[in-house]
Amino acid sequence: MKIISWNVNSVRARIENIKEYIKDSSPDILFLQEIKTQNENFPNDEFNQMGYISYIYGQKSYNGVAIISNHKLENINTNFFKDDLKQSRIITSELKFKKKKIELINIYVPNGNPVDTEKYEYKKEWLRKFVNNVKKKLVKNANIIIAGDFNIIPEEIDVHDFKRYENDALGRLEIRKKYRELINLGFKDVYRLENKTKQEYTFWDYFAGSWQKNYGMRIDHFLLSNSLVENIKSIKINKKPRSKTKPSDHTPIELEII
DNA sequence: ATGGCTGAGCTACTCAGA
Repeated sequence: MKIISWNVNSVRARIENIKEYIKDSSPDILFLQEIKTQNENFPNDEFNQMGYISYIYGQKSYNGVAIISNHKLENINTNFFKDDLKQSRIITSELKFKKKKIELINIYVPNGNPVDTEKYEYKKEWLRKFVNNVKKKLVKNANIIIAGDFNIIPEEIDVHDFKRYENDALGRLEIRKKYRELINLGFKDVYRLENKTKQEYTFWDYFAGSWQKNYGMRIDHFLLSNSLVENIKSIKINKKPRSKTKPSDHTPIELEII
C-alpha cells in the first residue's frame, strides 16, 4: 500500500502535473496540502476519472487539505481540534490495513513567519493543540500515521544553511521542540529512521535558482506510531515533480507499507 | 539577500508562502 503526501500549492493550477504524477507513481492514498480552493471548486471529476475518491477540506484562496484514495475510507473528520482562525489545515480518516485500524492524519501546519507577529503565536498554539490531541488519540488507537507539510526543519542536517533558519519560524528551537515532543509520544520520523545521515529536501524556493543550487529544506514528513514500524517497506522523496515546468515548490514524499 | 517567484482573487494590487 502506497501512501503519499504532497503540498501541491494550488490543486487547480497544478492539476495536469498531479495527474501525470499519479499515472507515474500510482498512490493508493494521496494526502494533498495547500489546495487553495473551496470544496465546490475542487477538481473532483479529474480524480474520479482516474479511479479515486476525494475527501476535501477546502478554503477560499488559502490553505486547504484533501485525501485522495482509490478505495473508500471511513470516518472522515475535519474537526481534529478547534482552530481559532478556522483555517482548513487537518483532515483525518480511518484505514483498515492487515487487521489494524490506522488513523490517518493529513496536516498543513501554519508557516509562522514573521516570528515577532501573531502568525508565530498562531503556529505555536496550533502545534500545542495538535500535540495534545494526538496524545489523546493515542489512548484510543495506537496505530497512527501523521503526514503532511509540517513547516518544521527537524534538525540542522535538514536544511542547506541552518544559520539562516535558526531564528526562523521553521527552524527555531522552540518549534523543533514541538516536533520532538510529538516524536516522544511514540512516533518515528520514517525518512530519518531509514536514512540516518542522508541530506535530502522536500521544498525549494521558487526564486534565486534555489532548485538548481539545491538550496532546499526537509519540512514534509511521515510520522508513524511505533506500532506501525514493522509495516514499513520504503520511504522515498521523489524529486521528479519539482523538476517539471510549472511545479509546486514542494515535492512528494512516498511511503510504502506492507 | 525578509523578498529575487508563484497563486488566488480580481482586474490593480494585496496577501500569503517558507
